[in-house]
Amino acid sequence: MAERARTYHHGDLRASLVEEAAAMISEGGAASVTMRAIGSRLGVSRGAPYRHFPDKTALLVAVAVAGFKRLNRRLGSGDAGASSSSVERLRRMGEQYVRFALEHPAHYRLMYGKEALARQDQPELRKAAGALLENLIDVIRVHQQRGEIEGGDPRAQAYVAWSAVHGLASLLIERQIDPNVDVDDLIRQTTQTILDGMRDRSQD
Amino acid sequence: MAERARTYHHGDLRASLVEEAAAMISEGGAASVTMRAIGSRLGVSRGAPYRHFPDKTALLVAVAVAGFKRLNRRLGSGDAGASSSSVERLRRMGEQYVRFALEHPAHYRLMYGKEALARQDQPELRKAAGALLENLIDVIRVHQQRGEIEGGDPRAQAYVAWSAVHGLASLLIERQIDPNVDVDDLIRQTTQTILDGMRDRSQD
DNA sequence: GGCTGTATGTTGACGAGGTCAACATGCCCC
DNA sequence: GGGGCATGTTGACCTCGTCAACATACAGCC
Repeated sequence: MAERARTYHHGDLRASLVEEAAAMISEGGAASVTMRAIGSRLGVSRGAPYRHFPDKTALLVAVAVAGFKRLNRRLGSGDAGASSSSVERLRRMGEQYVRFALEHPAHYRLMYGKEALARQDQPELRKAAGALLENLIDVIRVHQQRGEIEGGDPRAQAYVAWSAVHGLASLLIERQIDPNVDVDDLIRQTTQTILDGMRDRSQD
Repeated sequence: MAERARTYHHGDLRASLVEEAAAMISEGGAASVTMRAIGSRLGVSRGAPYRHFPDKTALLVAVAVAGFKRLNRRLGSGDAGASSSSVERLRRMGEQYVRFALEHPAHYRLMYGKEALARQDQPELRKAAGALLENLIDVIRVHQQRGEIEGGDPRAQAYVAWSAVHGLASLLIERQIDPNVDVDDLIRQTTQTILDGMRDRSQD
């Protein structure tokens, strides 16, 4: 952790704010993040954050962007076993996606649904989410070329796949799914169903 | 509209509060709903709502529940053409689901992601969302018996289908999907992919 | 090394909003 | 027609986001 002073008074307060806000979100949900509390936890005053972010929303956007980058990195790291047979890589991506959401529910929630209107015009956030989509499209394209899935518009297929995992993650996070259901099985079945649905049916 | 006095001073303030809150959510998002504003719009004081709801969250829960009921009714209304061939009914349900979300984005957002922690222990909300699930399970069961989709656990399949449409609805609402994409096509492709994935593969 | 300007951080104040307690009032039932 | 509870009102308090005025530290220049 980069904790020693790097630049001015505090030493990279901006980064600390994002980090601390993320931590607070994990601990007590987005609602527990107040400019006063975060400042206090970092030993600065309530006004300090305003030297780095125009308002609270901007700070949260930064946190959300950081979340997308983390998620992206995690999904990409599966590339190590990219050579594995068939569409295994796609399935693993879906699995990792949902797992990320389950491990960081509040953070994940922030990345999507939070105060969307105000946030959606944030170019950084769009870019971060867009990167996720592009990666997914690339992987889908590869599998299309291998003939493992249907050869339609990869972007549309990416949206379908993204919808499925995001929906599952969302429902799980919001506790809309019976706790007795085996989550692993459900994740598997979801990714499997999508992949089956996308499998090349031109052979039928 | 039941607008004349029915019971006490105001005449069914409780119902009016829910109705008005829903209207405000549609107009200006959930953030625009304040106890003061809603009271003002109904010609009562800021304290009046507290005679009907312990706090603001409870009011919002009531609004969310009303949303689930509306959505449920809409999905069920497709029963008219239930005799239509094949899995057409399931596809139509998915379509109606997403359409509802697009027509009432803020309301839909409230039904799910909002202040989940505080809300998830609300039995009414659970019940309303649960009813949605049960209906879906019933329909799936019917199609299983007709041999149109795979014969696994209908509950798990319902979750998969729900995830897909909820995810798509959510991404659309949060503007995570390229506006140039044809929404109708995307909805169709999503439901189709899920149905294909659920189609009985025992014949393979 | 000392000076000056800007990047940072602090504090006081304001307004919005949720909520509670004390108080007021209407309505039903006996 | 009066009592009592259901409703509604008001004043007050606290939290929170935010801004403006003020304070200070660090950097670079001489």
